Amino acid sequence: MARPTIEDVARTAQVSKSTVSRVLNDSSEYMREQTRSHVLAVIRDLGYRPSGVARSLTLKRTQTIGLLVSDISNPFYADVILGVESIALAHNFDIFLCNTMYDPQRGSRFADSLIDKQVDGVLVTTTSLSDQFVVELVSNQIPVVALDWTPPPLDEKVGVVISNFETGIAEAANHLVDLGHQRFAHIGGPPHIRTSRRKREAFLGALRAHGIEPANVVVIDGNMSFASGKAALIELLALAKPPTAIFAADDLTAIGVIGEARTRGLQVPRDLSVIGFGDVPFAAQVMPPLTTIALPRHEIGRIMMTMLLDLLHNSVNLPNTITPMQQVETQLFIRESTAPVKKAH
Amino acid sequence: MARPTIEDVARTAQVSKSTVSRVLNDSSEYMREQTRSHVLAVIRDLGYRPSGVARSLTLKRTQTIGLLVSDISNPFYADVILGVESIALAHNFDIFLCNTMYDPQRGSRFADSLIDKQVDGVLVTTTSLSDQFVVELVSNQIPVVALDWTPPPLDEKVGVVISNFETGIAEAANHLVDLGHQRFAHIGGPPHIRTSRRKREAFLGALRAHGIEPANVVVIDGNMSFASGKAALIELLALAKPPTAIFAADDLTAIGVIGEARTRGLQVPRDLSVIGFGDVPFAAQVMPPLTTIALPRHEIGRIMMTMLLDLLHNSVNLPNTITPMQQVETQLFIRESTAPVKKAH
DNA sequence: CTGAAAGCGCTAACAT
DNA sequence: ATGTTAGCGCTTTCAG
Repeated sequence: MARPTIEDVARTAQVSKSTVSRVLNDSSEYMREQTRSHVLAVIRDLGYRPSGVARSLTLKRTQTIGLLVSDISNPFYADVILGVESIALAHNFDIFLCNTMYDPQRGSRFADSLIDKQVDGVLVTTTSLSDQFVVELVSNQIPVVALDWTPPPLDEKVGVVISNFETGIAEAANHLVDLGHQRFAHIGGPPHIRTSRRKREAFLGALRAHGIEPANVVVIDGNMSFASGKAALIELLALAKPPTAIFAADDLTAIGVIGEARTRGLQVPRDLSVIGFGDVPFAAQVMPPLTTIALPRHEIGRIMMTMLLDLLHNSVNLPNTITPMQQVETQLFIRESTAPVKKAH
Repeated sequence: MARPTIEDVARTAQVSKSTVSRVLNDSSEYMREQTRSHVLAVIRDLGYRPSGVARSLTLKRTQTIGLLVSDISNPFYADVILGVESIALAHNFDIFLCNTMYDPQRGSRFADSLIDKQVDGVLVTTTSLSDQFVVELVSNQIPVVALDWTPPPLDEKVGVVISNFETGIAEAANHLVDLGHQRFAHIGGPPHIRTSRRKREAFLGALRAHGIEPANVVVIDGNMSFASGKAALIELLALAKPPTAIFAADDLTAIGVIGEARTRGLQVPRDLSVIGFGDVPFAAQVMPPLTTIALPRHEIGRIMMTMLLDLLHNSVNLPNTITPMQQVETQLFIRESTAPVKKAH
């Protein structure tokens, strides 16, 4: 037989739907204990479960958020998701996971879906090509908090958390320079991704502070994967004067570089220093353990969700002329994939 | 101003709601092209988006499924999720990701949530302690397809996909025996997990076929993580006669073992052979590349979702006396973490 | 302290 | 070819 409704409960308990609704939401404490417990009993007997859908329709609230990530198989996101989850669950929110795979097409498709499903808000940890779908979301009254994204001036309910790449990357550059390196390469993320550009600029900028001209550092576009690290290294080794130090925009890429180096007979860090970005759990497990720039992934998730909750709570439009913003720091973890440059012989 | 409703569209287009609804669902092709395009225009002008919630309420269908995984940070699941997604998206289903962290509490909490949200079906890739929440789901008319779970006899709409651990694990055992090993250890997953037990039995069984008594192989319970691999190895090395070959129920564990071995001055595979399970992408990147048992993760995801779709489609109860079941195979990938046993000196 | 009734936004007969 | 109407299951004034 079909799922019982509130009506069924009301009828068999000989009360009105309102009463049932009241015991469900413990609103109006004023109720005969007898009534309450009787209704409760009936609910249990019938195995009644309120319909979230109906509830959402009347309440105009779904207790659900959307979470956009670029690539769920990148361990970076796993922790962010965990962070989001930790605070979402505590507030009884469920999560629609949307995995864009760096594809704007998929991004809009998900945005559409989230709008249709009427999520209460969305978290965007991926900013591909266009801001289009973020705009689409907010213009449909859906609060958004985005990671590493500077919102256009005309905002509705949006918040942002910004990672301070610059300091961590500067530490990395300094470290490499201190080690005596002079020939550098950078393997970036997909170039249309905002953060790829920011990381590159940060690295080139830090190097220039040491007198190394951007024109002299080789930059290759990768795509945040083992494969792209391998491919990039092959390309770099073909150069007349290959770099002695590589900064990859992503740990996966860095690990790919290390692996490829080994298969080509190069030893990291003796022959080549490499620094990653992200400090994913594996970074410490590979051989040699990866020197990398850490981001507080879990915290990022928590902050984002918390910020969203704030946005949701202040639904009584406070003057949102200023968009909430929070910054998280990055930090270099020196392990064993970097070493002094080999003496030229 | 608030989100426009179908009513608004109808009014400003001077037609009835039904008409609008019709153009939305291109049902009834019989409609004056003029009407259709006019309505479409109004829809565009108003920026109207149908409410998925209202739609779900009347249709009793949410176009949403739940996906239960044990640990989203385990790369094993990333691919399964991708597989599920690939076919879910094509059929316009969205996914509620539920990350149980091997915690039955969280499991039931999610089950409740999924029931309330009225998902159309759920995929369970995690079977912790009790089958309780699977039962809860199906008894609420929600179709379930589960991974590596033998359903109780009295089923509603459930499907299962079973991984044939046995063959892959037997290959692994044979491989180790061929290499001359005689002292074995197994580091399992959480013991209350069904699959942990199955893997252990498979390993012990395969070994016994070679005359090695189960009593002689050390079994340690782990929890599918680097840390548990490290801890287990420490324990094993404290033994009077430490094993020379270890089969870990999970790649993360195996990688943890290798890492710990290195920090304790042991060389893998010279001093110790280790085999993992899962063949996660990292397995091939660590040093030495991990010999491991592969599962068709992506395919598992696809099969599960496909099966669910079938269940959903045959909502006109076919005699579901037999529950759909499909088996996937496992296979040993020999890489470099296994080698002939060292000669005793 | 509890009930009646309206309404949330949409679809699906059933008219016309 | 299009309009009318009756729900879908719940919450929430407003009465009593």
